[in-house]
Formats: sequence, C-alpha cells, structure tokens
Amino acid sequence: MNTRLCVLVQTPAHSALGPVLTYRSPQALAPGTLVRVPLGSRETLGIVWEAGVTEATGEIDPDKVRDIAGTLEGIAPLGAAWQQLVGFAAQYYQRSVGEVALAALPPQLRDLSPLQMQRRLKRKKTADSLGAPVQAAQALSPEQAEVLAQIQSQSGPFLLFGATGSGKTEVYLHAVAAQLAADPAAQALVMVPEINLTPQLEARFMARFGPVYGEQAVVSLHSGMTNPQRLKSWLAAHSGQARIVLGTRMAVFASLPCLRLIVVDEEHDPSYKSSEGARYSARDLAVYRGKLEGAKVILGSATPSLESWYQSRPSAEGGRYLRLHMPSRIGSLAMPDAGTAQDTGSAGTDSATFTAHAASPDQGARNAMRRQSGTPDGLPLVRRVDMNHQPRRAVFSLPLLEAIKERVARGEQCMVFLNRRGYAPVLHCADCGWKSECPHCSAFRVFHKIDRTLRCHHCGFTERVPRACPACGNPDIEPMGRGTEQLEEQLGALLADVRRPGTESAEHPEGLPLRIARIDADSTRLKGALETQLAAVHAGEVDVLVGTQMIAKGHDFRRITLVAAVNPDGALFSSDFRAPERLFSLLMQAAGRSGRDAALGDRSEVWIQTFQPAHPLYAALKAHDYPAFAEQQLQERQKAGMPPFSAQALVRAEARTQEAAQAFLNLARQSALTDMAQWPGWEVILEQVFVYPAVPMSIQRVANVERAQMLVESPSRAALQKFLAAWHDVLHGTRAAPECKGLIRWAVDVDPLAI
DNA sequence: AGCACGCCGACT
DNA sequence: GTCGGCGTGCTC
Repeated sequence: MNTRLCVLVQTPAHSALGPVLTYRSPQALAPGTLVRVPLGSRETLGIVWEAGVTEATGEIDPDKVRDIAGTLEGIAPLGAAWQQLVGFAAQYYQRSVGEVALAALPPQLRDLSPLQMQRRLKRKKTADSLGAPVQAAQALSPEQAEVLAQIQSQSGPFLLFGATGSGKTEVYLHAVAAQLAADPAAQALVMVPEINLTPQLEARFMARFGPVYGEQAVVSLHSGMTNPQRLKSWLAAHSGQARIVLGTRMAVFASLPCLRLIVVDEEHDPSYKSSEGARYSARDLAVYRGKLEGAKVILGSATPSLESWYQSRPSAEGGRYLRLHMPSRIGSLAMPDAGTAQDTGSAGTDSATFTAHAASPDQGARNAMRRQSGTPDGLPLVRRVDMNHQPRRAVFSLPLLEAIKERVARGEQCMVFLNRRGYAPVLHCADCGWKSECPHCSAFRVFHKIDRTLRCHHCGFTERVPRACPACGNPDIEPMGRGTEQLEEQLGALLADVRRPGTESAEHPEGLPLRIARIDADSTRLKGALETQLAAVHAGEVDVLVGTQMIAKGHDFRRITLVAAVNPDGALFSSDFRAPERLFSLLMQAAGRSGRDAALGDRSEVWIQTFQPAHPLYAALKAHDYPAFAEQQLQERQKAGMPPFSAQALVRAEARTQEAAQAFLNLARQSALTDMAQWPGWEVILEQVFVYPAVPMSIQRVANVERAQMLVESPSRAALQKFLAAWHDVLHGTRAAPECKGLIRWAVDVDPLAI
C-alpha cells in the first residue's frame, strides 16, 4: 500500500515551488528520515517532514506525485528537536524550511550516491586509543569554582562575564566534564566565532577528554574542513558517538541526539551572525535550542553583546539569563591558558628574566600610575595619547615610539593595530582630483605597494598601479591615508637604528636590527600562513607585530607587553550604532593580548592614539569597566528606541539599477502601509511596526550591482515577526511589478548587525 | 537553485 | 555543418 509523504528539498527561497513536496512511498516513514527523491530530471536529497498545514491546503495533481527513490539506510532519522530547531529558524529568519534544513546537513550527504554512502558508513571505525595519560583537570580558583557551582545548580541560560585571562575556558571544560560524567550518552556543543580558533580549542578538549572518552569523542565542525571530514564529524555527532562537538556557527545545527550543554564562547562576536542564505544568529539559536532540548547554555565573553548584557539584568527587572562574573585575571604560573608547546617550553626562563626586570626603578612610577587610574591588578594599564598635541599627520606619536623602543630594548614584544589592510586606502592626483575609484563599485581601490596593485576590496577587481594619473597624466599621484603595509614600512624606518639586545657578535658588533612582521588578510592568504606567522611570534622571532583585528582575537602572545591602537577614532562617529560596542570589544580584546604572562601582567600597557582623549568610551576602557560602558550605551539605545529596546529587520534588494531596487522596496512598503492596513485585525500590528523608506546601501554599488535597503522596526519582537511573516508574500508579489524590472534578488535580514 | 529546452555566432 | 553562448521555464 502506498502512502503519501511530505518531503523537504532544497528549493530556493522564492521559487514558485513550495518548500514541502509530496511523494509516494511503499511504506510510511517517520519524520526526519533522510530520503532520495526525483525532482525534475535529477535526484536529490530530501527529509521526510511532519504533514503540516501546507499539505491540507496545497492539493496537487495526483498524476504529478512521484515515488521516492529510496531511503538513506543506516542513518537514523533526524530527531524531533532538530526538526523543531530548523522549523523555528526558518520561520524566524524568513526562509523556507527546505532551504534551512538541507543547508544544515553536510554537503556530501546531498551529493553522495546511495552506493558511495553505504561504503562511507561501512568504513571500519578505528579502535579508540584509550589509556593515554589523562591530563589532570586544573584546580579552579575560588571565583571559577563559584561560577561552576552556579552552573551546576541553576538552569541558565548563563552569561559568563569574565575578563580576558580569567579562565573561562577552564570553566567550560569543567562544565562539559560534569555533563558527560553525569550521563553516559550526554553530548556537548562548544562554539567559537572563527575557524582560526578551533585548532587550539580542539587541542585543549582533546587533551582533556580524549584519554577519557576516546579520540573519536571530540569532533570539529566548520567550513574550513573538507567535505569528507565534515561528513565524518556530522555522522559521529548524529550517531551519538561524538560526545563533544566543537565548531563555528554552522555547528549550532549539528544533529546531537543527546545534547546537554551548549557553550558559545566570545558570544558578542559578529561572526555568529550568518551573512548569507538564512541570516541566522548561532548565538540566539543556541539559546533557543537549549530551551528546546533542556540543555544548559553558557554564553561567555569579556565584553558581552549589549543584547546579552541586557538579558542578564536581574530577573526582578525582567532578565532571562543568569549573569556570572569572573573579574580577576588568573596568573599563567597557576594556569597556562593556551597550553601550547611554544609557551610552556619557554615560560620558565621568561618569567625569571622578567622578574629581574620587575625590580627596575620605573616599576614604582608605573604602580603609582596604575593606582591613580584605577587599573585592576593583573590587567594592563590603558594610556591615551592626545593626538591634538602631536605633530600634524604623525602616524606614531613620539611617546608611543619611545615606549615601543623601550620594550624591544628589553626583549619584549609589541603589537600595533590598524583596521585597514593595504598600503593606502586611496590613491589621489593632486592636480586634477582623480581618485582610485573602482569602475564596478562605489568604493575606492586600495593601493597595495607590495605588488604595486590597486585592488577593490569589495569585488576583487585588480589592476597594476598606473605610472601617471589616468585622467590628466600627472606623474605625481600620491597615496592618501594609511594601511598596515604602510605602518610596517614606516615603523621599519623609524626603528631602523634600534638593535636587539644580546645579539652583539663579531660580525654585528652593534647587534641585529628589529624584526617587524605584519599579519592581515593579505599576509595570510595562503593556507597555513597564519599558523606559520603566529608560531614565529610565539617563538620570539618577531619584535613588533603589525596587523588588523585578525591579531586581536584569541591568540595568546605571552611576551607582548604593549599593544597600540594607532587610529581607532573612526568608530566613535560611525553612523552604525553598534560601532562603539565593536570598538570597545576590539580594544578590550587587544588589551587582553598584552601581558598574558603573570610576571608581565602588571607592567603591560595598551596605548590608544586619539583625538578624543576625553571620550567616555576610552574612559571606560581605561578603567576596564565594561559595565559602565554598557550602562551608558544601553541608556543611549533606550532613548533612541534601538535594540535591545526594539526589534529590527532589514530588507535588502539588489538590482541592475538603483531605481529598480528602491522601487521594489518602496512598492512593498506602500502595500504594507495601505493594503495590509485594510486587513481585518491588522491595524493593531501595523501600529507597532515602522517601515522606513528605502535608501541606498552605504556601498551603493558592488560588482555593478546596485543595492538598496529598507529598515523595519518595532518595539515588539512578536509584532515584527507577525508582520514579516505576512509581508513575505507581498514582497514576493511585488517582484512582478513593471517598476521592478532589473531586480536581481532580495532578502530579509532579521536582527541585522549592521544597518 | 539546477537543469532542461531553445534559438543564434565562430570553429574542427 | 556542429559546439556552445545564456535567455525563459519547470520541478511534487
């Protein structure tokens, strides 16, 4: 007897095809079962889905219903909780369930033929090598122990607000250990924002849990893995064999039949928000998933997102997360935070050397300064350099240069930040005013001196630097502004006569020159380049490190005692209301790079070159006072009715012309304002929803595609959701209007991070 | 989104 | 004479 099945397939968001298709099957199959189904001329992966309202309403021609091609034997159906998670994500982020569900599966599951799949599944599972020495769990500080006790006894979700170096990772390890020990099937999901951070995390979890639960028990899931690796990890998680899954945002969709704990490390990081396809927030979905599956959720950060911070206000005031605070930095002698070989190998000698230095006379002055500024023990001293009192156009202020020289003379390392790669952001002709605009984008091409190219950072268009101005022939075209390449060059010139101590020899009686290295997206383009360069820094082969925010995240550089932000002011006046939050977080993380070694902690410094030395953001930073900063920002946001005091969504449109993009958005807006207002019962909702007129995006044209966007805002998340759900069909219908000719695509971004 | 079918320019 | 460009149109 044949039954009818609802099956999800990967249908594009706005195709005429519904997200759920009907197929025939010789036997009934449970929802969640993976099947192969014919679709047009091809065969594709599908997921059996709960027969919902779609089936009742959408009656289709019975002649068109085809038989499923088969099921994926040997793979258990996806669980009910997973289906709910996917269903929720699709609804909340305004995408089809099929798209979200299929995108959440490893690509090979879609591509592999049934035969290949059988071979993959049959592949011998290598025996676990138990018996390796167990790396003892480290003793917890009283602060960590207290936090852990709270995590054990309360249900959460938890916001673990812990300073850099306060030992958050150790808390995660203990929390995971407790869950795994309590239940022989329990699984934990640990997420980090970037692929770069997974290897060190994996090493640490493997060292702790590998010997106990076997090497197979810890798997990773991120986009840097090859497809076969991803499939392997996914299957291990899905079968329950993997007990711990480490990964980036995509891991939030991993099938975990016995999930008990979710950790979101650096929860404030924007990388958790997807910026293509379904624009989900893995952090927010983690919280939802935790609630759904009864798993504990720990969000950790030294500078939480204002959303999470607000959610963790006292429950009497409506907070839904429990805030756990770990203010103190833990010394490396008690607890090496990274545990990498390079670090442990040299730690002993380093601390001996530095302890001797700590007795030097200037330590007294430094301590007085620290006391005066209220810098907490163990945290770096933040110093602001007023650039108004420095020579015009100076990149490096004199005091900063002196401070760098002083450090390197002592054999310590420095780190210099600038969030702009390349040599100069624009090339300019003083005679005719020509600038290095990209012909395909409304942006300037960046001058890269290394290979003498002009490169557009938006569309990739690259050309050799012209010998003379292309407009008027003037041979003197000059760079304007500066990027990391230029910083590296200038620093090299400014420090050319500085010599490394202890390198004097017969050939080099004066000693050897400094070594300056640059780490940014350009220097790490090749695979493995980042690791190589980081290792060089760890090994002490670099004296001054220049880079973009890439070097601010996660990596422990134990010998760095000075971190400098050369020109961070931009974010203070950005039109993006989240820019200050990101800047504070970035500088705080940068500060966290300095003085990770306990012996150096009290002498490490963070330098901020600014034209706004009195700005409250820098004042809060100087006091290492995130709560004060957050309080001030939240007040501003409340006054302005911005998130987290309102919910937002953005509709973005791409078209051949700016007119078409805006016409599409404004027509849809008009429908909302007039037509939808006529629907019975909708005035109440529309009263709470504000649809702003369409505007061009800040970079209006990228790769010859015009872009526009439209903001939708509501004090009520529920009202916004309800509105968006109903509006979706209106948007879809608007596409056909003649004014919209040339529209390429459109998408809704719920809870956008940048506007 | 794929992948068809379908109708016009430069090559073995 | 074909190979192949990408413009519409359909997929339970």
